[in-house]
Amino acid sequence: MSESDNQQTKYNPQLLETKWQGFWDKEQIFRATPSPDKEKYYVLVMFPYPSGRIHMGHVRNYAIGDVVARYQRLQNKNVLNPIGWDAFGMPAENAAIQKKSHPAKWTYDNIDAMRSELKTMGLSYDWKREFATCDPDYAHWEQDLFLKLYDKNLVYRKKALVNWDPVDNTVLANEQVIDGKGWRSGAAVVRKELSQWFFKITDYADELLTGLEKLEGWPETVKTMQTNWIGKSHGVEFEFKITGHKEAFAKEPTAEDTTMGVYTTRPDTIMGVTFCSVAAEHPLAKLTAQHNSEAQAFIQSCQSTGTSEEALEKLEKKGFDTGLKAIHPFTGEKIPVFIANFVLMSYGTGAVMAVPAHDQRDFEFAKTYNIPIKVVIQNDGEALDSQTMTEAYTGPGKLINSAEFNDLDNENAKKIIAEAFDKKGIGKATINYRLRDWGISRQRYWGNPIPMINCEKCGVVPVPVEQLPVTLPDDVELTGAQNPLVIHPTWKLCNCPKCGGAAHRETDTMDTFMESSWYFLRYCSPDEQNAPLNTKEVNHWMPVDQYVGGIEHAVLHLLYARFFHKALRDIGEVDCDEPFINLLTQGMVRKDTINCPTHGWLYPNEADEIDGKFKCVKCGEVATVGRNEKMSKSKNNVIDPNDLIAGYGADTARLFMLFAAPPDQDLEWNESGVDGAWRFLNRLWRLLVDIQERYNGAKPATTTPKNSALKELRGKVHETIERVTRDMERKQYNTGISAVMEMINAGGKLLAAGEVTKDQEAGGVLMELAHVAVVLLNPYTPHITEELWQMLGHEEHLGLAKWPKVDPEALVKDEITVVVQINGKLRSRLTVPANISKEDLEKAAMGDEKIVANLANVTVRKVIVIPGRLVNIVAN
RNA sequence: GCGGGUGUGGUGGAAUUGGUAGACACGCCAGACUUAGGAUCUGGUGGCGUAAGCUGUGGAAGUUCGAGUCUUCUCACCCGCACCA
Repeated sequence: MSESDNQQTKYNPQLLETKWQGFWDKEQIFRATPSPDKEKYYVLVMFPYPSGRIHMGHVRNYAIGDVVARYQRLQNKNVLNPIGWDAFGMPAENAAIQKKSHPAKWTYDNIDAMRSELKTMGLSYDWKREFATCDPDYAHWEQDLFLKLYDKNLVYRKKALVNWDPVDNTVLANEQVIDGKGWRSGAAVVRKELSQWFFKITDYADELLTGLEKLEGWPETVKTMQTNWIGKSHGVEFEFKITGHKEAFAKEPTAEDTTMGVYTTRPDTIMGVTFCSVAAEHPLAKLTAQHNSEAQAFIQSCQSTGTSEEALEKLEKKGFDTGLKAIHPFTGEKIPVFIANFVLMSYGTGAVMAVPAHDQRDFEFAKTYNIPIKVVIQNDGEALDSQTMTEAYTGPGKLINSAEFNDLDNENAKKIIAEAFDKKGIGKATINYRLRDWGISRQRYWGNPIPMINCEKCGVVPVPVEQLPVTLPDDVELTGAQNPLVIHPTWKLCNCPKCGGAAHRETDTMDTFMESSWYFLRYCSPDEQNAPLNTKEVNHWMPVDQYVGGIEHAVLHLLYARFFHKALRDIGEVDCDEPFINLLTQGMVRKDTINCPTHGWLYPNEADEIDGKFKCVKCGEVATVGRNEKMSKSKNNVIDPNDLIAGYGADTARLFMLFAAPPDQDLEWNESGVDGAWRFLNRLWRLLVDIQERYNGAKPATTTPKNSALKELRGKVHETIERVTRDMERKQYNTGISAVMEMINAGGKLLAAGEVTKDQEAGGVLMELAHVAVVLLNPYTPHITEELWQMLGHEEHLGLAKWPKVDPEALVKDEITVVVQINGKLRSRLTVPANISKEDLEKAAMGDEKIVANLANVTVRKVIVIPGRLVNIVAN
């Protein structure tokens, strides 16, 4: 063989990956158009925020999505596999402030950079459908949808308590508040009441909950998280009459001051109520504050309390006696009303009936303020003493000290007492949700403007649809101190569409979760110019058959998107009830962190490994290995995907990602694992080149030869088809790959043995193996398989091939190995004909010399024969 | 506190769902070969033992002819939510 031939037959990923990416691009191989002949399949990966560079999390996410897409294509489905950019958001503004440029320029530059990075991965996207959510077009139709939902009464404005950062002058989302401080400014966040726009997600609370039951293709964990987040509870809502205004404030009450609504899930404990508590923001608390400066001070101290976990855990139960009295609806007893720092205004009515004997918080509170504790539930034969008990009893039991309700089982009592409330006309059974309406107002520049106008005369007026889109002004100076839309000299000035008078625009922009709530719909008809969606095309492609993304979006994005989809269904934009049929949440990519005492967190290439210990390359000191954590810039434990792809090629990068762990599990980064993937692809390459050279022109076998080695190998090939297909369906890609590895190893072994190489039948079986290997591996490693397919003599590209079918005849075995156990312990193995009868198998086992020896001094009690598997002899 | 999950060799991970524990890969050991390559090939590799064998899936008990798999208890770690009345 000449020098140049040798060069050609060497696996060169850089060369052939460029070649095939160019081919796919030029021939528009992955362009998706609706087709009546083929079943549609919509695969979707969560679109990236254009931060500037792709990271390993992206590589994993998109590699998984691409396996699904390519596998479904080989199954002859019409696959839609789109990609785009989640392009609004705060990082663009922060970068713009730092670099004194414009968020749009920063964002589009990043998109260009990341697009070319993604293209080196060889992903089978329909790039013609690509868009960025900050494109005027997308923003336009989002505003249009906002107004349509406003017309449907699903959008409203109200005053709400928000996390306010007093330094940055903006509202912060809950997740942007870290330990009670603004994530950027570090200033203590205060709670402030502001006018905010809301989506009525609570209208859909019940459907969002019940809909989860039908989502069989979703991980249980995600469904549980959403269930908890929605937080449905059954209880009773009723009113206390309030008195004592004269005694407390020397003032007559107004009508609304004389009642107080409460919500309880424990109506069975009604007779144990010994006080009430209200939130600091409750009207009765405000009323008290008007007359009492101490109450005012107490309320203020409640509002400055941090919202972090830690702060809450340490927080003492504190209260302030309003002096007002609530009248117990059943006993008529007058009980005190406290303002309490642990009562939430945002849940239920902001006021609670307190039962210290049966609620731990109330118990602690009662102990602090010397309030009586009244036991009303206890187990039979177990007496609870309010004087000596050290914690609330929250378990089940029978009612005591409860007048007419005594001796009722407490679960039963919940119903009976709820009915009693209803009969008295003072309360009713209610369902409550933890879920709150979705506040979408953000005091930020780089977001989609809320298309509303405030007119002094007419109030809130929607921007007329023909005036859409409301676009962001370009001439702004970003300082981070204030929303540039507010301080812009002219942008917010406009005329009221109703009265024509001077008015001003809403200066808040939408939460960026808005964009991700309908991008999967827009992908179906990205070029539609006259409406947000082309419903015919949307209904062709929707719902998404397989969604792939990070578990971190389990609640927020996936709940918002489900809600928004249902809202759009109700205004006729789409037919299906749920947007995502199957959900795969991939695990994180993790790596050890390395810390140098003087230089802090080190990048992997800043530490030399010597005998398992690390030394800092800058100072030579011994660096310590920290926790194995999610790859993150802050810990420097990152590997740049570009380096990996440039060095080994995209196929190796993809193969490693998919082989190292099942998709839903965390994946530990390990350099030698990459080498393993690389070596396998080289082995594959060499084997197939070898087969092609030896058997050039041979047709892949369609029947099984008699030769036992070839028969066995062909059995292996078809067993591999079976295994890989099953693993594709259950999305366990690591085991699917290992099955192909086994097949390649078996093929290599047979060739190396040399016995059958000249055999014509051998050519058929090995050629079949080569073809099967290429097709089975194509979803994982598309470039090398395309090249090998061509080398095997195909003129049509691999995308037009079909997923191989199992030949049942090939799986039939002449002989099988059966295990013989004595008392469950492995004692011998037998090679027997595959079709052996139960009786003959038992006979063979009992006659085996190892078994005979083992049974010498014992009596056989029972023999269990499982055909095809084992014989277990029970003896003693 | 509530909810969910995971515990298997030196490492990542398999195990057709109750039937040979450790597939495949990394690493390691021994050897071969060479165009010294990111090599490649062959053999070995859970632990103890020279061996026959014993033992082994976080721990304890149970069901079963048979348990990594089912049941109960328990320990450890991870994730989510968290004063939700």
